[in-house]
Amino acid sequence: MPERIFIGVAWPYANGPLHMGHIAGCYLAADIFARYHRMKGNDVLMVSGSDAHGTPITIRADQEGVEPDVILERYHAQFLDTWDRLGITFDLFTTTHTDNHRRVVQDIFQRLKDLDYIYPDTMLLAHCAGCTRFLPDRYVEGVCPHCRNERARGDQCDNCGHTLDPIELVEPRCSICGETPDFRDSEHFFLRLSAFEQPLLDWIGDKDFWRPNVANSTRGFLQGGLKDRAITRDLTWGVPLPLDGYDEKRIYVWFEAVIGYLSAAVEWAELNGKPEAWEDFWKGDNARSYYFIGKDNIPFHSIIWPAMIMAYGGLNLPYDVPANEFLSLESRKFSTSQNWAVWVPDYLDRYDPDPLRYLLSINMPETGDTDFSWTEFVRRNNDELVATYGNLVNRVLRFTYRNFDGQVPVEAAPPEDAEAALLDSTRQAMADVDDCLAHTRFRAGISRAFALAQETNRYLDSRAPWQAIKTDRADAARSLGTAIQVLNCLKVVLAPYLPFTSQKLHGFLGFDGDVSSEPWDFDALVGNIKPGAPLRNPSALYTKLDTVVAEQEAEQLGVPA
RNA sequence: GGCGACGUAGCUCAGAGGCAGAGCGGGCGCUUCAUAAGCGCUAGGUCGUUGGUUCGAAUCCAUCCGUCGCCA
Repeated sequence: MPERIFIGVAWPYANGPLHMGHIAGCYLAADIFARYHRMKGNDVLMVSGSDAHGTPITIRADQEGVEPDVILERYHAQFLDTWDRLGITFDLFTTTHTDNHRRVVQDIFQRLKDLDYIYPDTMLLAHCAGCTRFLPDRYVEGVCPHCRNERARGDQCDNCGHTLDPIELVEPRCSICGETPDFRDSEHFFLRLSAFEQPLLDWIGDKDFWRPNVANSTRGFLQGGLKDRAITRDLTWGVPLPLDGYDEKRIYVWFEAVIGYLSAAVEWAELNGKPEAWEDFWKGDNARSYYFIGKDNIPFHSIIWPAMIMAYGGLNLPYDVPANEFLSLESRKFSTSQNWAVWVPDYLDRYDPDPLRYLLSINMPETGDTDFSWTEFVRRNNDELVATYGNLVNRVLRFTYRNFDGQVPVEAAPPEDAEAALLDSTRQAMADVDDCLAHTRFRAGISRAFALAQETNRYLDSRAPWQAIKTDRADAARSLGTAIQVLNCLKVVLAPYLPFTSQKLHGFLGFDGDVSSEPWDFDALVGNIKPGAPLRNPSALYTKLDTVVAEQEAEQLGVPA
């Protein structure tokens, strides 16, 4: 029976383009995992969407003098285009600004309130008389009480890094109109997180297969004790409360956005004409939920969202939260404001998707932060992708195509130890990559696949079909035929990582159809290579990049856009 | 300030008590089917610092230095 794999991926704020840090943080890993499970014959539902609410979007909208949904639609469209070009295969990438999402959020809010897991209380908030409204934390500016920086914001001081409460600011002022806000009581709703401290500790107790960084930081967070948190704000952009008399309030984005995982599954089911189908992925032992996120998001997915699911009842808790650490860029952290970033749409305008997928796979920040540099990108492309793998494909297929009438060689000499060893190794590599992917060890998986490519290069050198063909055509037929069988397996194990070039190789090997429909099965794949079957004239899978590319790209970093 | 990580070869990173590793780059050689690609051999490191535990520490503990993140 196929397993049901639900894959939730972090929801990007729709207030700017995606950079490579986002891809390395969660999207690539999630996609590799989804593609792998689909090839294994499991049912996969991978969802995410644009986070439409939250102050970053309203701030950007204010800056541009447009409504927030203009910003949302612009970047949401760009995200969809990016996924398409980079090969990130969501089953649904929606937004949190849909009627469906609002209904699901309001249902959860209402039920948790009925169960007394959500309760009203008052809190002191900044109110601006000039704007006649309560101010989001970020909209209050003033002098930082720690470092005396005069331009500290109500949520944080950018100068000294302290996080702040607006009421701590000296000489607070409204960042919109400049008036001095007063602080007044406002009624808000709170999530009773404190009730879930022990249930969460019990739940996480047996998660010994979680990545250490995720498990440790979750336990640390829980040991610090859980406090109830406000889940509403005085805003007009966001999901309204399902209650009368709260028209000026909205459900706070951290509570509402994670519900997107559920609402997206519901939306997906409706779009597919099977309104109940989401339950297959959310209920029962045969369904497992994975949440791919960056490490900054860990507590929301290992604590808050599980607490909300526990409170609601009847839905599956996360099975695993394989959070990645961070990617740095030329040894510095990504910074949108300083334009210290490689924007994914820009990358895709200039280069192919698979080289980036390769680099971010082999250097994925799985266990610790890793670094992206353009020098490294060019080097890995030229010395590993092109030289080891692309060249292996090219040397085998081109030589075969020219010398064996464009067909899989026939009348090969009987296999000997060398062939048995290489094919055994191929079978083992398929099992190893399988195991790595099943356990979200993406870097180890692609390394293993490339080790097989190297081994195949060694095999070819030992058999030297370019020599053999002069005296013993059957000998050359044997070694090339064997190498082709290995390529047929490599295209499969690499397909989750390098889907575009695997598809191309699939075609070179004479097959039509989608490489992702190929079986992850050594014997079946070997059996599919039939002597005399037509091959197609191969072209290069990857192209070498000039090293000046690295210099030129690096020079553009940090230049104001 | 509190918490959590990270620091290993020129570069990017594995390893987590038992002889310091891989890929790439460097040097030497072989090869020529292939995108000057492939294969073999080789050099190189006091495993950030200082102490401690241990028969034995890159690994465990403490300290300091540096980097990063989260929280206040």
